[in-house]
Amino acid sequence: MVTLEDVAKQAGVSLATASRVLNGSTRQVGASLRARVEQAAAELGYRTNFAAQTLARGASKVIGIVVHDLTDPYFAALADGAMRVAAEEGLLVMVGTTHRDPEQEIAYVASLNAQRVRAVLLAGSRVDDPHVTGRLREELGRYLDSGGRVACVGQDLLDVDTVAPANREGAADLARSLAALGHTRFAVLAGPPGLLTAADRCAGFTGALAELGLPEPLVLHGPFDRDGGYEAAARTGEATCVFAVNDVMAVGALASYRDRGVRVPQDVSVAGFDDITTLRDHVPALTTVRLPLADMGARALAMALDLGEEARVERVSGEVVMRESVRAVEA
Amino acid sequence: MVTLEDVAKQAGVSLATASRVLNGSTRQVGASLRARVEQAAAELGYRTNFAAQTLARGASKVIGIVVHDLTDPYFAALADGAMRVAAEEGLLVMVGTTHRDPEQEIAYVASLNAQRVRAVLLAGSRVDDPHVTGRLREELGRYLDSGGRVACVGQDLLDVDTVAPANREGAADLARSLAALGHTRFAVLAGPPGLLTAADRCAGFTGALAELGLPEPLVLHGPFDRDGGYEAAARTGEATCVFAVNDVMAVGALASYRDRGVRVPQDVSVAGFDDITTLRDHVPALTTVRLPLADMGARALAMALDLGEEARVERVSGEVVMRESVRAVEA
DNA sequence: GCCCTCCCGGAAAGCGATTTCCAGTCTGTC
DNA sequence: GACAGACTGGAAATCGCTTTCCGGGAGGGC
Repeated sequence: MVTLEDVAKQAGVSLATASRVLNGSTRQVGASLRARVEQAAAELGYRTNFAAQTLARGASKVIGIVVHDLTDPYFAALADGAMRVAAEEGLLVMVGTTHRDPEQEIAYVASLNAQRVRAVLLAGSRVDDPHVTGRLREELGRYLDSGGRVACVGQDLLDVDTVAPANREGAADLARSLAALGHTRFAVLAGPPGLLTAADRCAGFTGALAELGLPEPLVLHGPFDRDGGYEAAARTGEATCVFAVNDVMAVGALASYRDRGVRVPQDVSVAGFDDITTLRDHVPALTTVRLPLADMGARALAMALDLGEEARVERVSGEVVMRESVRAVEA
Repeated sequence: MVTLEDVAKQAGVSLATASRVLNGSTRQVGASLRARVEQAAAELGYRTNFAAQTLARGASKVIGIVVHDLTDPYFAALADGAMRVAAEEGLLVMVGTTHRDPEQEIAYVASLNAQRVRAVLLAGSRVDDPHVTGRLREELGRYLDSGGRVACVGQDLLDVDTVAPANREGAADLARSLAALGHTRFAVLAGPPGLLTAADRCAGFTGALAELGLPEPLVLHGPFDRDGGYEAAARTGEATCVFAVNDVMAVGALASYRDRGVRVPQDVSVAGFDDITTLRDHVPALTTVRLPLADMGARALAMALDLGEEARVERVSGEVVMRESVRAVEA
């Protein structure tokens, strides 16, 4: 391994000078020495040892992103957005996938802290469990105390910079749009009871129906993924309109109906939430609430990077997108 | 920031003892001291500084994965498979996305080298450009010389451990299956001319047709992504059967036909390659060549981690999966 | 009872950078 | 021509941890 010392020796300069030339500094180095150092570095194929640099500088060029599942287009889009701004800032990205295990999430924060990463981005819904949340906050606190930066996409309950999608309002808007088509018997594929994103969307939807004086929807719990949607869709009974609290569940529901010969939208209308990119080519096209996912990832990271004392919360609103998976109730 | 020294002081032991207790070592530490150290660490909330550890040990607990695009299900699946084995081994993962820019790929390898990561996984097709490949090899050589491990998913032309999908053979099998349905006028959505994965699949397909004495297919070049497939599909002319060299292009092609009122499979048959998971719910179901993507990612990383002198090449064969997007030619 | 081993704890030398001082050289001004 | 001030180069301390080496105490075999 060729070290800075080797380069300095080869160039006939001191370690300090070599460091200033190759790894930047506020100080200037004369043109001739600079050239000698650069040439020596090129000849020997020198590469900075980031670990040493991080140790000496006390700050690294790495950020961390923690997501539930990279193969879920929702998280892929968030991560992609964040990675774009990381690349612009010349930062490297560590990605951790928790597969929805909160313990894993805590473990990742600890690891990222140990890496002294510059910022941590927590994507993915919080769960409604004070004990888990408490331990996560504790771990984050340790990291924040040592100068770390944290941003979160989702619920605002960690006292850190947060990009918070308007889950309640988006779901309520959707409910009103669907009710306007004449539907009265609704079902909600509501995901797991403890998952806050799921709960908020379900509550927003249900609340809006109540305000309109419509009957309560049938609320069906289940996993937050495609298969969860598939299974829950088998239990929607007499409902004429089904709201899945995220798109991947909605896609599962559509598959379920297709397999059972239930026509969408003729027999039942279906809507989702998120507007993941894979919907673009889905048949039938899914009605949903669009969130600017890549943007949200990018903004969250930008907030974390942009120093500032206060924990800020940026609300992101969703936009109802009507597509062919819903239709008006026959008169 | 609480350091190991703080812990040692609080526990009334030496730095060496504290290190042995908290960060592992071949040496034993007596039970009473061990307990004192552990308690002190817990009280102070000590977290190992990985940068310091990496520097001292000369080896890190991080691996790097370089992909083209995380939002592409193909790469997401590969990365997910690799991340699973990384998690099992207690390794952290750095992910770099190049967005198909070979310069970026080289830059990432350099950065990962600087990080002294334990292994690097290069996913994504090589390009047919000796200059770029040469520079990448040079950078990889530097990394390998300093004890790094590299594995590659794709073409075997970097002299490193490689998981090589049987692109030619898979495409040839597919061609034979499609020809058996009576098709004679084929088109290939062939992706960019210089991309080896695309070129191999196209060559395998074309070669098999030639062996069968069938006319040459219409070869249409374009980008390797969904939109590339969409656009190229507009130019397939009289072909009754279209092979897109990957699934995302095939999905784009299906969208193009749908938008133009061309029925699949009645008017034209369409097939892809990879069997990405999002196909599961696609309508019409796409005929394709299945690759075990997550497995491939996992095996590539396993190879890289499993020490050994020789660069091994593991061939992975694809399996033709016939689905409703193709049908026999009317008699 | 003695000697040899084995074990465990601690002191100290790295790992490869950064950065603070200090010293020497130039410039420019009066 | 002398002196302040601005730059540039280098020596050395430092970042936090690992690990070698050394020393002392305990245990076992004869």
